[in-house]
Order: sequence, then structure tokens, then C-alpha cells
Amino acid sequence: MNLRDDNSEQLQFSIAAVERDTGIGKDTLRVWERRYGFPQPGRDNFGERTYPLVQVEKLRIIKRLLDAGHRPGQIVALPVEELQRITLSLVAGPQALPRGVEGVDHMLQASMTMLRHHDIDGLRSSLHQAVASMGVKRFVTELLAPLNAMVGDAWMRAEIEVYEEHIYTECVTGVLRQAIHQLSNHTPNRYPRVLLTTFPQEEHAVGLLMAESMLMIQGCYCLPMGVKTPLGDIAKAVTAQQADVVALSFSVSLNPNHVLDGLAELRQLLPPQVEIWAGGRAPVLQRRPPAGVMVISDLGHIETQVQRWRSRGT
Amino acid sequence: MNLRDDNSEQLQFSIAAVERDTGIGKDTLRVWERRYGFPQPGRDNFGERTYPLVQVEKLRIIKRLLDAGHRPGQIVALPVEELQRITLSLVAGPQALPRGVEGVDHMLQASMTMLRHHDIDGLRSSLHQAVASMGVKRFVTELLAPLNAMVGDAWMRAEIEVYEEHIYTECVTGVLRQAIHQLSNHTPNRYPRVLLTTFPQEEHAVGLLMAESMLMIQGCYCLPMGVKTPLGDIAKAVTAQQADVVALSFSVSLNPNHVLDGLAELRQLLPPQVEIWAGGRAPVLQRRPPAGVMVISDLGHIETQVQRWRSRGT
DNA sequence: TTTGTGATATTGTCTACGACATAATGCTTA
DNA sequence: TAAGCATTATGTCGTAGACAATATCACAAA
Repeated sequence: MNLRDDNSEQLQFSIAAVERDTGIGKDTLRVWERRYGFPQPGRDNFGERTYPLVQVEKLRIIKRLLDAGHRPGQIVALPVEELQRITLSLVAGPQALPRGVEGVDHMLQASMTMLRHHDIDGLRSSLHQAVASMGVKRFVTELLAPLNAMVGDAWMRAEIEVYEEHIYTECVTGVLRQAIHQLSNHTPNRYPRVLLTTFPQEEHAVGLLMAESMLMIQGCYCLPMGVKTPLGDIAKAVTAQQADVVALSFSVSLNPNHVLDGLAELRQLLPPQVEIWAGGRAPVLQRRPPAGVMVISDLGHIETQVQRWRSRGT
Repeated sequence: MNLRDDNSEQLQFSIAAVERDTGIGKDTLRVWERRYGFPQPGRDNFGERTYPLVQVEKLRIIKRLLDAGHRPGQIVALPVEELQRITLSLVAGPQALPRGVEGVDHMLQASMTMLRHHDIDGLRSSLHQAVASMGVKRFVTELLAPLNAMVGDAWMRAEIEVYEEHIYTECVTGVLRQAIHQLSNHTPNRYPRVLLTTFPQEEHAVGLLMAESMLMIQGCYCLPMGVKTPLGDIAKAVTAQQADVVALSFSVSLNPNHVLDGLAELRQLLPPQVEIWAGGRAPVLQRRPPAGVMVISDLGHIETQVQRWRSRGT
């Protein structure tokens, strides 16, 4: 179905192709057209929408602004130039990061430069070396966390491409996996037993890996389960594996209500003595911390939480 | 956005939740209801469909049978027992795997047993040991590929839970990453330069990792980009990184039209001298191999393809 | 028996627009 | 300033009909 119209010969895309490329649902695309007058696709011989490439690109910009907190009614009808202006002014402000440990600052800049110049091998080996010289803990908290923030901001401002972000993520994943592997610890009966995963809407795994490495340092037993585990299955796994803690990671762009409702629901599914630790950059965690859940705002706090768990009367 | 009804608390699912859990589109769900009388969801106070858990489970079985080649009209209206009968008769047949190297057969069984008994540590260390003793190439082709098939079949027959599959995947991922890391090769100017990723609909990364390890053995230069890369960004990355080959992995459950459309589109986006290698268990690749794409039906063939690429006149 | 051709049936996805629950925002009042 | 209420904004779901792309089957010809 719709073969001829979603290729580059005419640079025309079918509505399904646009949904795939932008992440904006078909229903939404049609309703925007009706309400805001954009996008305004042409029609093929069968009366079906055909989106020119320009409009798809504009939709991508819009999607980014939505993730950054803008609302459709404000921006969908705007011309591209205006959108780009907004995009630039977005994060340009504070640049929150550096209470700079000196060498780290330089390394952050160097990493960004290598990423922009597509020097993946350089980036990878420099990260590996950083793990070796700084130790995993400092590597994660002092280098990787701020670096992720920088890449996230750059992405917001459309300074890096999607594919560059993919490459970066893959590179970091590899380094972290390797670090975790080297931390492996075969002492029997390590506690707490921590199950790591994300909600079904959340695809980002890097936060999970950072948490896992921090937990491994503390000598916890880790049960990584990858991303997107249905709530019921988290509960089943907790029972089967006798986990003490469920650690969840939430990235910025998650729908706040999905997060809160999911956490409330999971809390009900789990036995009360099993703790839920929620981390990540999702703003809602700070704003309305949900009941029965430990919010971990900073990777460094994992250490504190583990100590608290161990010293509590069980 | 229908949150409360998409879990097990009420055992009722919204149409969006069903789409997410089964992979069957909303349109399709509605049209099946109209045509075949199944599913037959109830309605909530707002007139919206609510699918009871039983029907969702039946839909999952149906989805599996569709992936196996059955047609909706034949099976959607059938009672569950009948579907299960068909399911069982499905995979029971050929069991393609064993031209059994002796020890491997035993190891397959042992791995399945450990998985079923939730002995993750045992599974992980036994896999690590297998890599060491068999070498990466034999490990991937002789052990991991059939093991994946067995787990996939068990999944088909609903013999393992979602969370068990997550745990298995995570475990295999870790082992493969470690193997790949050990294969790393800093010789400059390795060829071909292979970009590895999947289409936006495809989330499974294990196939990609298996391919990457096979390519590393051959001394190729690998550019892993994780999963779900938009087509346009694949093309951009190819240009930026001067890749010679794009390697893609497709799992069973992918929509055949998406696969074919996507491959055709990608073919047009890429310069003609850049090859596309498509692998994985998606049936459509065998049935209707698309033009301008190398279909790699077996991991072992990667070796052949690399040799072909190297010996071609460029 | 095998291969090719055409008619027929099947199936997923598109079209249209209205409806409405759930945010987010603005306005009022204590 | 903060809290409560009214209003707008927004995504998703509802209906049903249409049709291209594919699969299937019957039948003719080599």
C-alpha cells in the first residue's frame, strides 16, 4: 500500500510515512490540518494526503518544540523562520553544568567537539580512558551526567542531528556496559536485590545503565530488564526474583501523567516492603513527588539510598 | 489519555493499550470487530471500547499466528482452544536447528532450563564461558542463533512470560557487548565500513549485535547506531561517515509493508554504490526479496557477503 | 504434471468530521 | 501570594464507506 508516494522521487510522503518519521500520530496530523491550517498536504490520484519534504521537516522542528514544553496552538501555524528563532532562544540561557572540576570541563568540551566532528573512535576511546583514570563512580557522576545534559541541550537547539544522537548513545552504552561488566561481583547473597527497568513508554536505556553501574559499585545485586516492561510484568518479575527494590528511569519527554499514574499503579501491584526508586530528568518527579516512591534526583544519591536501605530495620 | 484502564487492575484495556500490547493497529482492531465479530470489547461510560484481558490474550495468539503466515479471515473468529491447537502444531514440525554439534545441543537445553528456573547468573556465566571456549563466531552461529529461535518458539507458544524474555534479552545483550568489546580492532582503514541500525518500528537490538560481532570478526569497520533510526537520518549518517554498507535487522513481527516500503525508500535515498544488507527473521524478506537489497538469511552468510564486497571491482 | 493468466476474495489503511475527557491557562477571590 | 473555579486547547476515539494491494483459486495451455 502507498508505495509510490512515500519516496524521494517526488519528495512526497504518505501520512503513515510522516507519522513514522515525526512521531506525530495520524489523527493528530489530520486534526492540526483542520484546526491550524498546517500541515497542508497535497492529494494524490486517490485523494490521499501527500506531504512534501519541507512540511515534514517543519513538523520535526515542531515536535522538538513540543517536547521542550511549547503548545501546538502557539507554534504549529508559525512560519519556519519564526520556529527556528524560538528554537535557538530555547536553552541558550543558563548552561547549568559546571561547578567544574578542572580537567573534566576540558574533557566535556573535547567530547562535544569529537561528537560534532564525527570522531566516534576518538570519543569512545577517550571515554574508556576516562573510566579507567577517574573510576566508574566519578566517570558517571562528573563526566557522563553533564555530558548527557549538554548533548540533550544541543539536541533541543537542533545543533545535532538525530543520527548523531544515536551514535552518541550507542557509544556511551558500549562504554557503560563494559564498565559494568568489569564491576561484576560474584559474591553470593548481595543486597539489596535491585530490579532495573523502565515503563512501557520509555525507551531510553542510558539512565538505567548509569544507575546500574552506581548500584554495582555499592555491591548491590542487579537485575537489569531492559526498557519498556509492562507494569504487570514488573510485578511478576519482582516476585519471581525476590527483588527488594525496583529502580526506574524517566527521561525528560515523558508524559507527566503517565509517570504519576504508572508509579501509583505499580505501588499497588507490589508488596509494600518492596521499594520503588525513581530517577531521571523528568521534571514531574521533582514537582509532585508521588507517595510510596523514593525520588532520586541525583545519581550520587543512590549511594545514600543503598546505605539507608541496608541500615533500616527489616 | 486513557491511563487507568490499561493495566491489570480492572483487567480492561483501551484500544490504544491493545494496539501497544499486541502490535495490531487501531484501524485493524475496529475493522476486525466489524467483519469477523472479534474482538468484541465492552464499552465504558463514555462509549469507548474496553477490551477484557482474555480478548487481549487471544489477540496476542492471533498476532503470533499471523506472523507465522496464517490469514485473518481464517483464524480471527476461531475459539481460543482451536487457536492453541494450531499454535502447537505450528512449530512442532521441523525444529530446524540441529545438525547438532554434540555439546551444543546439551548447552541449548541447559540454557533453556536455567531461563525457566530464573537462574540468570547461571545463564550469564554459562554464556560467557561458551564465548570463551567456542570463540565468538561459533558461539553466535551455533549457540545463540538456535537459542534465540528456541526462546522465540517458546514465546510463540506462550510458554514464557514477557518479563522472562526481557531478562533473557538483557542477559544476551550483555554477553554480546562484552564479546564485541573484546574483538575491538584499532587497525586504521578497515573495510567495508558498515553502518548498523534498524527501522523506526523495530526495537530489537540483539540481531544487530549478532551481526556486529560477525562483522567484527571479519575485520570490518562497524558503526553501530542502535535501533529505530529514521530513514532520512540513516542516509545522513551514511554520508557523514562514508559508510559502504547499511546493515539492517528485522524481527518476525514487523509489518511486511513497512519493511518493503522502507527498504524501497532507503534504496532511493542512498547513493547506488552503498549496499543495503537486510537480515533477520522477518518472513517477508524471504518471500518477496526487494530489489537493490542483499537479503542475508543466515548469519553465516555475512562472511560470504563481506568477501564478495571486498573482491568486487569498485 | 507444470506453468501462466485472469477473475474473485481478502485485508489493511485511508477518507471525513463530530464528540468529549483531560490537560493547561486565565481569572477571580480570600 | 495562594487557592479555587471557569475556559480554552488538544489528542484521541467514535462512526462508516471506499479502494488499492495482495492472496487465492479456477482454468487453460504448454
